[in-house]
Amino acid sequence: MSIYRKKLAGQSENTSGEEKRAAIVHRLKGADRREDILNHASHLFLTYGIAGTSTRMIANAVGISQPSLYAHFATKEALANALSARAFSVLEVLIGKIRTSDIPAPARLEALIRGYIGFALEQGAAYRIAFMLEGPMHEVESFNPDILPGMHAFASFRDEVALLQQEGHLRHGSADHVAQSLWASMHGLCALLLARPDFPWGEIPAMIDFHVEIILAAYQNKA
Amino acid sequence: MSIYRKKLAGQSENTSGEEKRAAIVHRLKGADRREDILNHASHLFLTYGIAGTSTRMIANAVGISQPSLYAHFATKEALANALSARAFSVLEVLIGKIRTSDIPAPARLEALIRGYIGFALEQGAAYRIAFMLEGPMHEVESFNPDILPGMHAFASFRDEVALLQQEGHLRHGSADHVAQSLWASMHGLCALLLARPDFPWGEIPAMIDFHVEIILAAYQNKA
DNA sequence: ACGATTAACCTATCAATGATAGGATGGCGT
DNA sequence: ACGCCATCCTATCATTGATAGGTTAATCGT
Repeated sequence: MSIYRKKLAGQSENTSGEEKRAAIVHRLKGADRREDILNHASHLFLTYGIAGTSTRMIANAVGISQPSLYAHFATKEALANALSARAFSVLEVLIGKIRTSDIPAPARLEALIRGYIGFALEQGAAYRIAFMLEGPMHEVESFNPDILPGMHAFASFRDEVALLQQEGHLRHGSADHVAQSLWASMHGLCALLLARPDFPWGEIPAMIDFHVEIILAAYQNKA
Repeated sequence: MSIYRKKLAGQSENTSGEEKRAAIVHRLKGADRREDILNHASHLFLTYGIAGTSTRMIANAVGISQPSLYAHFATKEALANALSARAFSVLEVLIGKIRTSDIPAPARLEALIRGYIGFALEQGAAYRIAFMLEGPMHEVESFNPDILPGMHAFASFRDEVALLQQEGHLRHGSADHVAQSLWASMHGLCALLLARPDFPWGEIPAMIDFHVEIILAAYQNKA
């Protein structure tokens, strides 16, 4: 046989008929296939959650066998981390763009905050992986390099905070403290909205606006 | 045989020799056994994380067979939820105590905030379950009653916010918005500290103090 | 054009997991 | 003393993440 044939069965479990693919499978170069996997995994993670997405579902969606995933990612966790890393590169770029834009300093802070929140809510799956996933709590070991893009994004954010402080637009104090506290305030909102979408929030956009206003007032320089 | 005998093997995986128990198993009444399970599960979840703790590890620690767990909890998730519910009853009591204490109104807000943060960091596992765990993101269904204690605790918090507003100690605006925003600010700090204990936070107590100060200044009435 | 190398992919299988089925045990009320 | 039934067990299931080892197809040097 010169071309692979797959059973069209699929172990169901999914009601959306999204995972069945063509019976004829094409080979892809490593990097392309990797992107392919990431794209499908991103969608599935977002829809069913990470724990709720099996490697077989991913493989099925991509149109390859389940073990083939392991040619590209050592573990399922590594796949999730890679996904997070890819998304956070986008955030880093976003922050960089705002930083180098011609938005005047005071409004730049608001743009950063709104950019951050918007990113978190849009890239919910990636955001969860980077900042909300449960990890071993008493193991120090790793500092996973896949999560570094998130750290880079934060570092860029912190640098902007320091800059705004120097320009007199942000309250004084340790730039680390200010950046971490600011980060926590933004993160809290995003994390709650992502973790408890079923909570009776009321009008979410209005709530976000309110929170952003409070944050701006709290951290802006009152001198 | 009049009494159960267990193999002392244990599938290892755990280096701490905590899970091996006496070879002779005593029967307990339902409620006691349930508490027993919750206590051991709490410890294991906190140590190895929820996904990293198998039902067999829990059963082993308790000293019963793995299927016996299912006499008390329908699923592993139900067990986790029950754990969370139990912990949040404590938070609700804590908030209630602060509310009815003789702490003067302005300081009461700070006491609430510090109480909340302290609770979250101490009861990390329960806190994760209630507010940080990944759930199906596009399923509306449940509104799990096991999570209600967390909601009750928040409701009590919200009521106090409304009260402080009426007494003129908190900024005006929708009590829901203020409470949710305040909640988000507190949660952000707790969530990040719990999710990323390996992040270079610097002096954590100082960071917490800084954040609390900012929050207080942000939400207190400036009239 | 052609054989050899290697990347890409497969089927078969593993141990561990959450969960179920169905039987044994033993304390408690009558 | 005896039967009930909560308590707990062993055996087993389907599914999961992951590995072993073979097969196909594209590429590259000659």
